Amino acid sequence: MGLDEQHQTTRERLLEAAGEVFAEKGYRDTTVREICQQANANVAAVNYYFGDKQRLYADVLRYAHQCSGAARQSEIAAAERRSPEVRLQGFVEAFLGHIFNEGRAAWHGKLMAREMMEPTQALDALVEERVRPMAHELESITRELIGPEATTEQVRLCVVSVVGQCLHYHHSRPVICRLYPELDFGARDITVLVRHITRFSLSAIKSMASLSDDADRKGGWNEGQ
Amino acid sequence: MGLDEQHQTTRERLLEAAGEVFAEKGYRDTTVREICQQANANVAAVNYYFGDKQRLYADVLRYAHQCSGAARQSEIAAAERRSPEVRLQGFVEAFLGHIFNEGRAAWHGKLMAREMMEPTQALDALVEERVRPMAHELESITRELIGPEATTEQVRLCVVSVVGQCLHYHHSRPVICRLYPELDFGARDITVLVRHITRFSLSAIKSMASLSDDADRKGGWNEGQ
DNA sequence: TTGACATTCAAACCTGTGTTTGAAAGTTTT
DNA sequence: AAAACTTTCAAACACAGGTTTGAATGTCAA
Repeated sequence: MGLDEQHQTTRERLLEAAGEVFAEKGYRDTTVREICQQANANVAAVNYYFGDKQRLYADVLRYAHQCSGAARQSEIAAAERRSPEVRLQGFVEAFLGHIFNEGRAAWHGKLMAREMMEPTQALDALVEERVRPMAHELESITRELIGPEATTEQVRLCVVSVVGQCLHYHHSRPVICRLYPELDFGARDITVLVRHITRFSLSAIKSMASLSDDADRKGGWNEGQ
Repeated sequence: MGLDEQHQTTRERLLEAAGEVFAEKGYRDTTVREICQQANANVAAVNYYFGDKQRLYADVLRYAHQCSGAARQSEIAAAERRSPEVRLQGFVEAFLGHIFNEGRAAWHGKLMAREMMEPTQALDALVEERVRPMAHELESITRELIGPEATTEQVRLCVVSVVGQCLHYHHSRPVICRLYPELDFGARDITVLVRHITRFSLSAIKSMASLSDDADRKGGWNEGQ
């Protein structure tokens, strides 16, 4: 089976290398040559095994999703029996883990974050297959926290606010590192961040219920308030 | 004065075109040819008037800052006499305005947002000269809202949370458009967004005071709480 | 008016990137 | 063992993007 192993080795080496570099640099800034160098393969190998760079990227997205798929199923199942508070913390923790963790399991989160900043042809499918389910989960949590008077717009704005906080640590990391170096968290240090974002968001979301009945009718707080 | 006008016209046309395209596409995805096309100038004009693309970019950043500079001074001065609530709203409104507005005055905000996602050599200076003063303003607001027991870490985490919400609408716009089309705001529609982010953030920040004394000591809420 | 200087221009240059090509080498099938 | 198929490889190709070059044109100063 020497042939088969050799066959899998080059293709798999390319997948591995590409997963890592795409996750780190995004599609645009990743060169085929760099992937091949890291995979110890000839530059034409990408075309031989995957057809072109774009299809390699698509295969990497698929592969990365597989690597993270099993873990997500158990997370979602476990979350359904929890309070919305714990579910929110779980969501934030998983989200940030995908951004800060190292290794194959974290590629998917990083690739998604990258794709959001620099969309390729893969964005549409990614939104429908990956982002929307996550958004639904967070919507569910948000509705439960606000209560039955929650409007769709409220829920969605809150979802975006929670996700925006998390993604900010990915998208603007070079700035945050310069501005507040102590906020440059590694994978082992995200508990502080998880706690903050969860708490910040919980307070805000829970206040939506009381505000809907009260200050919303009065048009919000004013300077004189 | 035909020479002087013609001289200014080409150079200024380049600055204008570059301001617009850089703000829209960022440094990397902007080509010298596209700038020159829009400016109705020869492709070598960038090198003639600015030396190279990078220096053109640096000049655009400087110019954009001038265009937004006067407006910012009056905003800051006015804000000092206001409550932290109004100041926060003003901050969010200005921030989002810079992202969604059209025209030269908005270049600076867009260029900064772009630079955060895709850092160039200009990032260090930009953080020190532009981002940090804005962060200080938001820190000041946050400290006033939390009160004297506010820790530096708390304040900074809150600053990042507020800014992250705003920037999310810039950085991940293609995703938000697909996920929640009704949240794709134009310049005339940001009042909903300003109100939401302000409210969300105010509630969260104000809850930091009570949480510091209480739940923080108990290690936060648990499932059984 | 001529010379000096400034501006504009098209073409060439250089480098980088993804892809193609065809030969060589390796492996499997007949 | 030969033919068929697969994999690998280096070089070439095609194109994009920033920069350089030198001539032509325009403007200003002597």
